[in-house]
Formats: sequence, structure tokens, C-alpha cells
Amino acid sequence: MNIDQIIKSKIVEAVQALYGQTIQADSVQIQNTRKDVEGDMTVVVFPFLRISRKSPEQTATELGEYLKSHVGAVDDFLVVKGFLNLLISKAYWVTVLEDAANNQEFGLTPANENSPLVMVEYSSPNTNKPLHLGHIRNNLLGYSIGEIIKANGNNLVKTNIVNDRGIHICKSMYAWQKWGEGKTPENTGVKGDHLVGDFYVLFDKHYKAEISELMASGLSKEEAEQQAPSIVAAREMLLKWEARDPEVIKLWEMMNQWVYDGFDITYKELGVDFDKIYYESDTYLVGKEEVLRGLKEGLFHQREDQSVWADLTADGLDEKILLRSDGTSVYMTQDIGTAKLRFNDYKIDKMIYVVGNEQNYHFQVLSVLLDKLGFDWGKGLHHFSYGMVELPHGKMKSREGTVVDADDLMAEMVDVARRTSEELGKLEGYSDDELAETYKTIALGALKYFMLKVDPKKNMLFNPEESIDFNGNTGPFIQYTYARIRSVIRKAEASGIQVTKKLDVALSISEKEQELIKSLSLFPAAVKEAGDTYSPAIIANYIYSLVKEFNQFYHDHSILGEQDEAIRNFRLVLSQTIANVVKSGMNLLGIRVPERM
RNA sequence: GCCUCGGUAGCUCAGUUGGAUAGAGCAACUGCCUUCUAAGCAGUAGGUCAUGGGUUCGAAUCCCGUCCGGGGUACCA
Repeated sequence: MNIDQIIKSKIVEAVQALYGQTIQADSVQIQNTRKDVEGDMTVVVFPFLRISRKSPEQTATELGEYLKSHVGAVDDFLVVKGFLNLLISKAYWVTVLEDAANNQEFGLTPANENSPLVMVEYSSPNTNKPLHLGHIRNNLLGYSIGEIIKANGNNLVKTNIVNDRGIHICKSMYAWQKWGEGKTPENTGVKGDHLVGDFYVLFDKHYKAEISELMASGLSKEEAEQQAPSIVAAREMLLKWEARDPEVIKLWEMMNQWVYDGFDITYKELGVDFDKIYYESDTYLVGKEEVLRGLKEGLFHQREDQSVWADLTADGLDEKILLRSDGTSVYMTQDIGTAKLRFNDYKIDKMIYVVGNEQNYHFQVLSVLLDKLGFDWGKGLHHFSYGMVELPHGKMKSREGTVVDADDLMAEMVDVARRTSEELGKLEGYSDDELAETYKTIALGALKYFMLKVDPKKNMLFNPEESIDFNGNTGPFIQYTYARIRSVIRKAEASGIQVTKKLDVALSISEKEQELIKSLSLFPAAVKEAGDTYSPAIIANYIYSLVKEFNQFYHDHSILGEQDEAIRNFRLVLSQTIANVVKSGMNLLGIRVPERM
């Protein structure tokens, strides 16, 4: 039981003893005491005034007296403006540190074979273009939320649904066939996903030119868009693909492989991975079967043009198309198929989709449709809906070339990390491999922390010029603090200092040290809240404030220079424990920490 | 039009679910390296929490209206 819970339960007792009424422990409000007021924690007494029928000051005093005499950890209290501020004993805080220091899994709840199985879908790229900044946010959020789910006592399966079929894929294929001149990643040296993306852009260029030409010859915009030779050819290719035309399939397999090879590199660089990858080309037919079954069972209806629709007006939604008039699948169709396959493959207790908030409506519909089709997990699916990444000029548009490419961005950040490190010159003696590793750790730490520290639900702005910062509230600042602690620990080891994790409760610790232990004790709650609210930002902000406080302590107190051996030992244990929490917290964000930087 | 999410310092973001004098970072200015890593620490300045009402002991937070912005409302994904 932590101090919060102890105080809450004792307040319940106190209210019962003093005023003869029963209240719920959860209703007791406890908060951190303001920095400018003396005290460690504060009980808000205003809600009890109705019960006590006394002034805030008097009520607070009576409750304070009760806590002081009934809770060992409460040394004293003071009442300010009707708030009851408690002073917690130093001995209590020392035992809190001791517990945390002796628990390698502090703050984490490991899963066992009986724990729930959670599947997280993230990334979900199209195979017609390389990954960009928007995908980065998705991947980082998906990976991190997976780690947080694991840390909260769940088993995890990370999955990816690859959008490998459809008209957009055929556009790249057609452009390559027509204007590709036999180019391959091998003979051009261009990364496969980029090469395919180039042809996607090339397609659009020709397509637009054709449209203007047709419009100049008198066609309306709509007619021109439908009749342009390129789009006609791409559509034809899609039909051939669905008919399994050997030549088209061969082309499709070749170009998709280029993309997969490219993605593998990007994923590896980003540090994300998957336990199971699904391909839309394998799932869309399953979805189609399910829709036809639903049609037969009268859940859906068919229009005169043969298209199939679901009427969801009774659920407060609109009518939704499930199969086109030519019988081909739409996005929704394949999501139904993918869901079915997944639940056949795994015993999933909870399904989480990491997909942008532009698809909120889509998932609302999917949930209802799955439910109608008789899948009892349909209603329980969770759409982890995150905001868009905007650039200073506005939204990213891949066809207009205003995207921030994932590979380019990472390479650029590694370069900045390298230059900064070289300037500071603290990595002497490192091998080339160690240097490269450290630059990458810092660069990705900066990028990941930048994207994960903001509330996932909100849109965020990425300014390429300003966002690559290594000072202040950034990943490198946190990594730096870790490296500092590691440096001290190494020095202690080198000079033969023995550290014992058995601490003396009578130790006289400073205000700042007590603050630090209090911050440490908040880690488990941060992990839980991050899990409950699906928010890596909670973890990021927690680590930042912990580390900020540590740096203040580090500045004002000498660790190795401390003459009193018991205090020196205490400070080493404190520092080491903070380093551990920083490391496991950063791990929940998918960020590594360096030994030196 | 309808649905939905948002608006907090010049900029980027927090704000513990209704609590005390709204906090960080960046940018600007000022100090601190002969001492465990200055990617650090300390300080100055910067606010009508979009706006008008309401609810109560108490509102950035809850409710209603208005203004501004994002997204959705496709036989695109």
C-alpha cells in the first residue's frame, strides 16, 4: 500500500470517528502540495465541510490531528487556507527508496500465461510509396502503446496490415511498365520503396497532364478524370490483377518486394517490429465472403446496380457501401476480413487499432458491422485515434511532394547528433561502431521523444527547422541525465566504492532528496495511467520532470565527494534507482539510453 | 448543412479528471565550468486560459450560446 492509499483509508476512518459518517476512500482528494507551501501532500477538505459542519480550518485541523496520531508516516501537518498539508517523515521516504531500489521491475507489472492477450495493429502502410512523418507518428505510438500495455500486465501481439492491392498500387505498376525503362533498385541504387514511390508521383504527373489536355479539347473535369488514358490503363490493370493475370501478378510481386525490402530497412532504423503481418491481398476475399453471408442473412441489402450496402441509420450512422457494383471490395470489406482472420489466429481479448483520427467514423462503423455479423468482439474494439502531424505550411501531401520522408528525416537527425557530439567531444576512446550507435541513439531519442511527448489525441506541428532540438524538454536531455548518472556510477565502481541497498532510516536527507524519492514513487501510477488512457505522453512528461529534478539535485549536491559514507551510499542508490526508472520509462517509449554522450 | 475534435506566454506543448498565486521548453536578456559530463543549473521578462453567460464554497477544467480552426460526412484508402 502506498502513502496515498494509506492516507485515504485513514481519512475514511477519521471522518467516521469524528463525524460519524461513512465515505468512500476514492472520494478523498489528495494532491501534491504546492511548491511554495510547506508539506509533502495535501488533503482537500472542502468536500467534508457538509459532513463536519465546521469551518475549513477547523475541519482540516481535526483531520490533521487524527492522521498525526494514527499514521506513523505522518510527522506533522499544517493548515493553510483550508487545505490540510501533511509532512511525511524522512524515514518513510527512505524506505520507499529502498523498496524501489531492490525491485528491478519497479513500476512494471509483468504478464503471465493467464494474462489477457491484447493485439495492437499499427503502421499499416500502402505499398505504393515510402513512409513519411505521419507514418512515423503512427509507428512510434503503436510501438510505445504496445510496450505500455505489456508493462500493465498484458500479453501483446503486434500486428501490421499491409495495403498491398488496389488502384493506387496499380498506378505505380502502370507507370513503371510504361516509363520505367527497366529500372530496379539494384541498377539504380535507389531504395525500393522510394523507387516505387517515384513512379507513383510520375503517374500523377502524366495523369494531370492528360486531364488538362482533355479539358482543353472540351471535356468536363469529371469526364476528363474518368477518361484519361493513364487511369483507364491502371483500372484495366486492377481488373487483370483480380483475375490473377500471370504477367500482372508477376509485376506486382516484383514491385511489392522492392517496397518490402525498403520498409524493412526503415522499420529496423526506427526500431519497430511486428509479430504477425497481414496482407490485404489475403484478407479482402475473406471480407467479401463475410459481406455476402451478411447479405444472405438479410443484414445488408443490394441495390439495383448490384452494390451491397449496410443500413446503419438505426445505430445513428449512415448507409455504408460494402461491395462496389462491379463486385470489388472497399476498405471496409477488407477490414472485416482481416478482423476475422486475426480472431481465428489468436485468442484475442482486446483489439486496438492505431489509426489516425480522420478515420474515427470508419471504426465506429466497423465496430457496428462486426457486431451485426455476429462477432462478439466487434463492440469491444478500440480505435486508438491520434491526431495529424502538420507542417508549418499545412498538411502533408505525398503527390505534391510536401512530405517529410521518414528515411531522410532520420538520416538528417543522425547527422545533427554526430555534429553536436563531435563539437562537445565527450566520446573520446569510442570505436567507430560505438560512435555510430550513440549518434543513432541520440538522434532517434530526439525524434521519438518529440513525437511522443504530446497528447496523442491532438494534432501536432512539426517544424523541420526548429523541431530538431537537443536542449530543454527533449529526448537527448533525458538521455544526457542518464549518461551523467552512469558516469558517476562507473567512477564509484572504479574507485572501489561498495554500494549497499540496505538503507538506514535514520538518515538525514535533504529536502531535494526527499522530493526526488517522492517523484520516483509516482512512476507506477504513471505507468498505470498511461495504460488506462493509452497515452505515452504521460510517461514522457513524467520522466522529464523526474530528470529535471535530478539535475537540480546533481547541481547542488556532490555524490562521490560526500564525506559521510552513509549519505554517499544513499545518494548512489538514489541516483542508480533514478537511472533505472529513466531507462525503463524510456523503454516504454521505445527510446534507448546511452552510457556516454 | 449535419456530425466530431480542438482554441492556454511571440512559438511548441503540460495542466494530476472541479481546488491554493495557471506551469515547462524554445526564442530574448543576465549570471554560474580549477570541483562527479555546461546536451546542465539559477534568474529576468512574457497570460483577459478564443469570447459571452450559467452551475458553486471554488471553473483553464462541467453546461449553454457566439467566433475561429482541423477532421469526417465518397462505388478513395
